[in-house]
Amino acid sequence: MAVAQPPTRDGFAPAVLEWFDRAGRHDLPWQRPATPYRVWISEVMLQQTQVTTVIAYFERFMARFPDVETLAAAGLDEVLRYWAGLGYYARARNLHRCAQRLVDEYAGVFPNDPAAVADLPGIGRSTAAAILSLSRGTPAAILDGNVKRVLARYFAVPGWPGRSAVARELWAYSEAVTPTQRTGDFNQAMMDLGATLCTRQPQCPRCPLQSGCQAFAEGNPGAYPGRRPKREKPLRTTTMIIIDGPEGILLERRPPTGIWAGLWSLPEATAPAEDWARAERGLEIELMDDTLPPLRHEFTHYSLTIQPVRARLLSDHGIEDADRLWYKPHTDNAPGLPAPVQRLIHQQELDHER
DNA sequence: AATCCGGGGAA
DNA sequence: TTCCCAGGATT
Repeated sequence: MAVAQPPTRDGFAPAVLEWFDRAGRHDLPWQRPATPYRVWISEVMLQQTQVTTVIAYFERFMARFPDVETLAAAGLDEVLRYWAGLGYYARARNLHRCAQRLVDEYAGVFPNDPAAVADLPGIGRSTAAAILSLSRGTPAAILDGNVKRVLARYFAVPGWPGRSAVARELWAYSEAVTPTQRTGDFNQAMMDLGATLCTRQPQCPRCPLQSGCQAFAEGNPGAYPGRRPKREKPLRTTTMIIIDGPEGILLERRPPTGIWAGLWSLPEATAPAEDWARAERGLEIELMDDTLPPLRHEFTHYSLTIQPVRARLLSDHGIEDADRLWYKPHTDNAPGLPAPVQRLIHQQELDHER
C-alpha cells in the first residue's frame, strides 16, 4: 500500500525528466528541428488551440514562410490567408509585426533574455520562456494550460486560474519546480504530462508525480483546477449579403479591431439590404427571393446567427478601394475568410453548380 | 482585475 | 450540449 507523501519540490524535476525520456513526445513537427523560429510559430499557433488542429496549419505555414525574413517580407493579407480558420487573428497580426521587429532590431535572431522576448508583439511571459527553453535550453519557467493543470493538482491550488491571484500562485510554483538544467526537456515534459496523463480524467496510475500529488492524495484530482464561472451567452444576429456581380462576389475587409479584425468578409447590412447597399456602398442590387437557411456560429462570449441573403448586382457606383474586392471562388486565391463565411461561400458555390 | 478575441476537439 | 485548449493585449 503506497502512502501519499506531502507535496515536495525536491524530487519533482527528476521524476518528470525520467518520465519524459521514457514516455514524452519527441516527434512533433516543431521538434524536428526545434529552432527558435519554428518553436515560436508553433507556440503562437498553440495559444488556445489544440495540437491536433495546429499540425496541418504549421506545416503549411512553414512551407510558405520558412524563416523570419520571409515572414517579415510577406504582406499581412497573405499571412492572414494562412491563418484563416485558426481564430484569434490578432495572433497573426502580431506574428507579422514581431517578424519585422526581429529583422529590424535583432538581425532576425531572438535575443537570449526572456524579458526582451516577452516584450515582442504577441509574446508574453510563458511563450517567451517556451521559445527560449525549448530551442536553446534557457532556464525560464512556463505556465500554459497544461502546466496550470499539473501544478494546481500537485499543490492542490484552489480557484480558477483566470483569477490573477490564482495565476500568481501557480507561477510561483512553476518557478519553484523548474530546474536550471535540462529546462527545455522539463518544460516539454510538463506540457506532455498535462496533455497526455494529467487530463480532465487523469491517468494517475501512470503519473510520475503521483506519490507527491496533493489532489491525488485528496482522492479528487478532477476538482483542480477550479472551473471558469459560467455566464449567459448573448444572442446576436446579422445579415450578410451575397452580391453576385460579373466579377464575382463582393467581399469587404473588416476593420482593424473587433471580431475577425483584418479578415475579408461578406457585407453586413444594418438596414433593409437594398437601401443599405445604395446608401452605404453605392450599389444598386436586387434581392433574390430564394431564402437561404440561417447559419449559427458559436463564439466564446456570444452566439451569432447569420442570415444570408442573395442579391444580383444591377449597377455599381461605388468607389474601388483596397478594402473591397470581387471574389471568384473558382479562379481566385481564397483570401483570409472567417470560418463561417468560408463555409457560407463554399456552400453557395455548391448550390450554384446544381 | 476583468474582458475581449475563434474555432474545434473531446466527452 | 459543455468545457477548454502550449495566452496575450486591452481596458
